[in-house]
Amino acid sequence: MRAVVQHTLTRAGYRVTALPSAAKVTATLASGQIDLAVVDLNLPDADGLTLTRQIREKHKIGVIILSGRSETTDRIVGLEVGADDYLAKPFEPRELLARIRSVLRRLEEAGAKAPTEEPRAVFAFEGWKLDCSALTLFGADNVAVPLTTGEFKLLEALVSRANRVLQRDQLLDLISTNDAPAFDRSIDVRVGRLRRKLGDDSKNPRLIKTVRNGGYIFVAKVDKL
Amino acid sequence: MRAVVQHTLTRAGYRVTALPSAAKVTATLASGQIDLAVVDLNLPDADGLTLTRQIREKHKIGVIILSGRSETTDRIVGLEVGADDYLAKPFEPRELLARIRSVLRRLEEAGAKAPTEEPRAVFAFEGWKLDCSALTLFGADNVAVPLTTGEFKLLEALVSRANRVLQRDQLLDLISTNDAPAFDRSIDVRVGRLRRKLGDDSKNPRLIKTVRNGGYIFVAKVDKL
DNA sequence: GTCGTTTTGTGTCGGTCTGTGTCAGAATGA
DNA sequence: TCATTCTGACACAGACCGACACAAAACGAC
Repeated sequence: MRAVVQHTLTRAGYRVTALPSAAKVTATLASGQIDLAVVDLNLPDADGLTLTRQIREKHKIGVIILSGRSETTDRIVGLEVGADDYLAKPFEPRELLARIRSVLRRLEEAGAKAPTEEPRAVFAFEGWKLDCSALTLFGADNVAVPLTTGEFKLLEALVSRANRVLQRDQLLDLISTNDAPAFDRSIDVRVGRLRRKLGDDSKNPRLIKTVRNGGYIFVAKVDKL
Repeated sequence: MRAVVQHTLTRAGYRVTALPSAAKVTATLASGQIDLAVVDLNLPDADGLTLTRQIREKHKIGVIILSGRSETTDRIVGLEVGADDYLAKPFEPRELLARIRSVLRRLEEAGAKAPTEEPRAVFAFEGWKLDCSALTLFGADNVAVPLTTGEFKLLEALVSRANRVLQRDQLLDLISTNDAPAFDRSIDVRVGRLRRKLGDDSKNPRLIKTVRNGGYIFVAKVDKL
């Protein structure tokens, strides 16, 4: 299968690096020369879905999943961990090529549009300042408020997506490192602890509001400094 | 099919505009409020592929093709005219949702649209102010009136479509998240609770009027701030 | 490696929100 | 006027969320 894909893409004019296992992926990606990865879910040393998620967390490249399973559920899971497309085996090489072109076209347009537009690392809201590079929250008198790593990640996820409802699983994706908690309810307690440090009353919150059956939303005017 | 898609996406929290023909698409796209188009290839007045190409030439939005044809060749052609994805009928709504999320995620990362640039939607009516970003209702003296999530969603649906009769099932689509109530009567209860908080008398309402056999209508001069 | 502290996920309880059932009043039509 | 249907009001049960306690895990110091 690997040989077929490599042959097809090489024929089409792409530079291809074929790797036999997940272990060799990270080093290759670190070179920064990769635009798109075609990941087979059936790997000898790791789960393809986990690999996909790791790739998407660290690199801004396209990911297309190849899988022997064609169930709708499998496709949905694949797309939700961050794949740009999902192709079930058996497939025609021409279709893989077409999907690769589609993804790359999008990436090129994106690259031309926003060339490494790094968002500023300091947010200001309601008298607070959140320095995302220093991982620190400053209160009213520029006094640093001690925040745990988890609380900071949650606050960063909320503030950087202010005025948008974030579901619990979305927040879990944003704040969890590699091992995800089993229950969404862990988000609730984190929000509770964060609210207390922000002086936000849960019954009448001014910063982090609860959306019943929907998740949480950060409501405040946020300035990027 | 159009109704199914509209229903699915509305339930998922998206704002959906369903159009019956290609002719009405260009005007809608010109408003600049569209992020993604789901195009059926089988249109009464035009070829879906041509429409897809036209959309992609003039707008930088996502395009997903829906088609009854599942041949590889068809998929390749669809992707080559500029679609970001191609889904063959019959399909599961969940998969359409997953693919939409995938395409939108890519578009957002491209930074083509800054979420914070969205105008803060504030409606003013009869001395009240409804801040749809802060999910808050302000009373006469700019005092925040506590509103539950469900009450707020209902009020937002009514106010943003002021002076239009909204049927109960339309309101259900607009306010319910994924799990739907079985009976339309739940709307009545919500309207009743909302009326009480707005100080509206159901026997002589000034804001939310009942349309017998029709639903409800919000009658007041609404200013967008 | 061991101990102590901090962080964090899970279980449980209670309060709040929300849909459903029921009944009474109001509107509609004959 | 009467019968029928629709809507409003209220009570209640179920679901959801916040707070707290506790255990497991991570981290730091030695």
